[in-house]
Amino acid sequence: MGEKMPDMDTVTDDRAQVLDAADSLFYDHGIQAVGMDRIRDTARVPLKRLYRVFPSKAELVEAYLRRRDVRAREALRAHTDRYAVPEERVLAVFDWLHGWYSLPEFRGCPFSNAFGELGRDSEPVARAVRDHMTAVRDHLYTLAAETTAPDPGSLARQLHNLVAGATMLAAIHDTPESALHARESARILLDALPTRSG
Amino acid sequence: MGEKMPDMDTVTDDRAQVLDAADSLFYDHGIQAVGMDRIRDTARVPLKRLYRVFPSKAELVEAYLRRRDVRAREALRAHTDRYAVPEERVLAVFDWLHGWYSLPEFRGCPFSNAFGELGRDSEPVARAVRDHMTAVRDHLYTLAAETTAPDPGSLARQLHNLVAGATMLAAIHDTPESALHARESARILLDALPTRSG
DNA sequence: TACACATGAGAACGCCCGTTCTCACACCGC
DNA sequence: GCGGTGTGAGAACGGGCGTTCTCATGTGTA
Repeated sequence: MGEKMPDMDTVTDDRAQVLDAADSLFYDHGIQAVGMDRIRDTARVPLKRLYRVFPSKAELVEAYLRRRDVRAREALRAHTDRYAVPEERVLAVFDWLHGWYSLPEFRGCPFSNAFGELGRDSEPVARAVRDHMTAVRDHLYTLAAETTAPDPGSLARQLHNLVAGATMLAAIHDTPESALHARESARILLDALPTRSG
Repeated sequence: MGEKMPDMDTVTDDRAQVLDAADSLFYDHGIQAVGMDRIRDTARVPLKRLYRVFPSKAELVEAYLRRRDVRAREALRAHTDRYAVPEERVLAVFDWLHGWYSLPEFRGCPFSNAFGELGRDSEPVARAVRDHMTAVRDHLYTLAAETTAPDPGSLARQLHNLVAGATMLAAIHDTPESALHARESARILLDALPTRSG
């Protein structure tokens, strides 16, 4: 009876505050490099509450990745949806990437970063990363299916190769130009498709 | 005078033995996950000798990356050099990748793995990774320059995007098929080049 | 045999970090 | 005012790991 239910809004506020802190710290410095103490300091939430909301660092890491996944795909979709012509919608992916790589806070793909750090020992992390990659590929598939591509699945995977490679190289060389080269590749792939009248 | 010079051959033998052990352990389990004790056990070399040959783990990591770089480029070059026709030499890159991804011990690109783990805090690691990527791009440039590409540098960067992306996705999805899609993309890029007679 | 010296095996040190515990304190219904 | 309960701040614990140290042992030389 005496059950002390904490205020629901307080709990969700805490979750958001902790996730916000973890997000910027994990993405900026890497997951292993950021301790729970640092997250507590940034979120300005006592350790005890932190552990009540996320019972372990592993769950916090997973929540970080899941939220990144949702937000990244929302942002990408919002950008591609600004165009109507199928080929333009495909190319818009690479414009969006170029904008992302150009942000001063760009630190590479949070999913491949996490995979390189933890994917080998943490199955939940590996699964979250795979889920994200599959979801991105699915989005590319819907874009490819709008074109005249005879095999949209194949086109989607080719586009995904370009996206993944450009992101990797942009991170390593710290320059957004790989997005331009990937865009040029995509344009050539699109030009090679059968014509709509054909 | 009493200087006790250890046998030169012994030293180089030790180096090779330690590097061999570190190589398979680092690539298989990640760098942070492998301690010096484990390397000592695998190399069957006492800690003291290990530290005499590599004064710190950081130097061992760098040597690991440098040797991987040399060997990977040697292997790739050996494979592309089996072909004479410029277009075939380019496509051979992706055949080689497919063979690599198909090895049971394939664990992704050791350089992007190391970059994700340590690239943010270790400038030597970041530099070794960038050097490797630049060297690969240079190799792709020589292949691109043999074709009719009007801008070999641009073609090389587009090919590099494909290589990096295919390797990343092969690691995450644990399947070599991304090499096939990257090869198909490369073929389309080559087909789009001006004809030799033109 | 006796000494000097390098070696091997592993303990020890120092630090970091995820997680839990301590304890003084503030708030609640009576 | 008062007992009880949850809270905040930080200490403490346990384990891992890079690096160094200890010390018994082995070897070569007189």
